[in-house]
Amino acid sequence: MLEKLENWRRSSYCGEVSSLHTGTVVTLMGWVQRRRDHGGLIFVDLRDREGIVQLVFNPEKNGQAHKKAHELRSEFVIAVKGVVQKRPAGTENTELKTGLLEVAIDEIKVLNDSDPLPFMIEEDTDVAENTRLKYRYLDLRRHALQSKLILRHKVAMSTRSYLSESGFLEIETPVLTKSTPEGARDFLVPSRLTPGSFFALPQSPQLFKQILMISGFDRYFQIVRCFRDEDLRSDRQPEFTQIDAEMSFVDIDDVIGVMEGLVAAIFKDGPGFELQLPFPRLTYAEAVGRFGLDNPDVRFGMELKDLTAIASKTGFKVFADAASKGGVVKAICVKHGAEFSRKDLDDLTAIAVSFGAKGLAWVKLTDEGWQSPIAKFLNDDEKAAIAGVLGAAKGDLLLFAADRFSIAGTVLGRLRLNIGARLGLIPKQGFNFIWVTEFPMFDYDDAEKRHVAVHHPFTAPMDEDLDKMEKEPLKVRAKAYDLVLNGVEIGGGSIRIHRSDVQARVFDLLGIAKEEAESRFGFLLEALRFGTPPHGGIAFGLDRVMAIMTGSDSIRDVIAFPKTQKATDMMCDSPSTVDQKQLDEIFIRLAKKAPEKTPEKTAEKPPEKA
RNA sequence: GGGGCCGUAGUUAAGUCGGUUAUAACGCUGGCCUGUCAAGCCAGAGGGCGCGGGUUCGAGUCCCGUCGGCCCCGCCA
Repeated sequence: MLEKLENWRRSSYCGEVSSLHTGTVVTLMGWVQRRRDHGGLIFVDLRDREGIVQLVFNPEKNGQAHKKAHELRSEFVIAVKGVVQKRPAGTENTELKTGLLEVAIDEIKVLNDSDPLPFMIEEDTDVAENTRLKYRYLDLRRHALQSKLILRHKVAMSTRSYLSESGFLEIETPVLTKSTPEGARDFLVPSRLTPGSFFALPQSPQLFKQILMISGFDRYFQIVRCFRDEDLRSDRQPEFTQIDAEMSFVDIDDVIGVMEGLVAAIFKDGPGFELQLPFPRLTYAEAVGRFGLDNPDVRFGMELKDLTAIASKTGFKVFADAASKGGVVKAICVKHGAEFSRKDLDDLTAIAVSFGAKGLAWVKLTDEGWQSPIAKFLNDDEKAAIAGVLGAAKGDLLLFAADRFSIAGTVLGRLRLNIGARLGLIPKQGFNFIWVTEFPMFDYDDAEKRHVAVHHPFTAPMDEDLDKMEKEPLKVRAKAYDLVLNGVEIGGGSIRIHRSDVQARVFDLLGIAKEEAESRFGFLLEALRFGTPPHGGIAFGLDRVMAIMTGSDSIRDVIAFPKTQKATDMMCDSPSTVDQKQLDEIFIRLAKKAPEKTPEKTAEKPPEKA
């Protein structure tokens, strides 16, 4: 028999019952975590957002309440009134924040019951993720997930407070906007009032925030949802949240300075972690040279060394060929890696191949000298020179990549991470920040046979490289910067182009025709002509920041309602088909009928309560 | 587009060389039980093995296809 709340009101959260309440009557509301029914005494763990407290129902003290408690089941929603008391000596529970106390219940109202759950609400759950995603509201009852979202709230509050105090204005930008070339695939929204035309959901508010600078708002920020219709990863969702900011009359160091302050603020206000400022910086060239990747994890060594000069003169054809074709020969030294088994080396080779290597040359430095398939191609001087550059000693393993600069870097960079993790070289705790600066402006896309922007087409070139743009575009560095946390890119930004002539030159170089630039970005090009201040900014991936801050393996853990790898929502079963009438209204005709969805299971309902 | 791992009661798992009626724990239901906190003890219900084909006297086990989840490559300015 369910009861009404009526005039009962909560006096305290369960998790906040403390010794200050001892001897007083409290009113608590929450979910039954567990009932321990001794026939006589009944213990109930009552749970709410803030924690758990033990309730005691004593038949001799209050028969009515005790009788009701007997009927309680997991996840029933109840309200209770009772006196907070110290637990009898020897029955304290040190696992629980409230474990020295309990509430002796005089009155109870059962506000709602619950069917048996598809899975138990437990901290250390081993339930399959698809089941948890289908019943996301139940998974979210777990303290582990609640605390992550609560921390996310604190970080958002801290962001608003810090940026507001630093003169930034929170201004909203459209969600229905314009599709632009370059970048990720857009999510499209058909326009009913302009038949045949489409809005795009923003990949980021990039153009709008630049326009806001042109309008003179000086400093803007937004905690904003962004959309990219690309394949998912554990750190990529089709809709994700950025802390987006832009400021006027600044150069690189100004943006970096203010944003370091923001990062320090959110780590202090969130997990209470004091960060040391300023963060170290690495140029892009250093990062890819020493670590192979532009998001270097600098928490451990095993850095890449260049052996091109030595290797090019050896009799090993793979090395010599790579060098003569303009590529490089690089290597890493795995300390004590000579113990790796044949299978370990096969695994590493498979990883190398997956990142584009043709193979993986290795050397074990053993008591008998160089144990390696390539040892016979190298003379003693060459071996000594290689070992010297790598600082290699007996017992070490050397891994070589001979390829184009970017592939050799990626291969060794990834191997380095894999081996670092395998050998436990990467600290489990702590936050390591590093700025990566001086990115190249352009990259050459072999498939499309044209230059593409490394950051985005609105990024300003470094002043001293401006003249190289047409002659040596690949040597032009950009005023772009990324913030890397524990080897993960958590944010990136740039100083923007504020002159329409420079912007036109960049579009030109990217092979964006004048007409296309006009139709896609015409409003920006025009705006740039009406007095645009120098400006620049940054965007942080809030989901990634939160995932690292909370030690989560996936950003799904810090998003209340995330999507699966196929970009579906298992709880509300989106996306879904729509009525023909809805399609007619937006002038959409399906090219072919979508395949029928076959239900995964028929018996998906939890068991009926007996 | 591609590679890998996975799918058996509500949940997590076991299931040998293809062979009677598919096994366990937790959960659930009922009973007993006054200091438990993963309460305990006793009894019970519950699935036909993601789905569809095929091979076979016989398929959870083998084959083909398909659906779904996760990790990764490509993709993600």
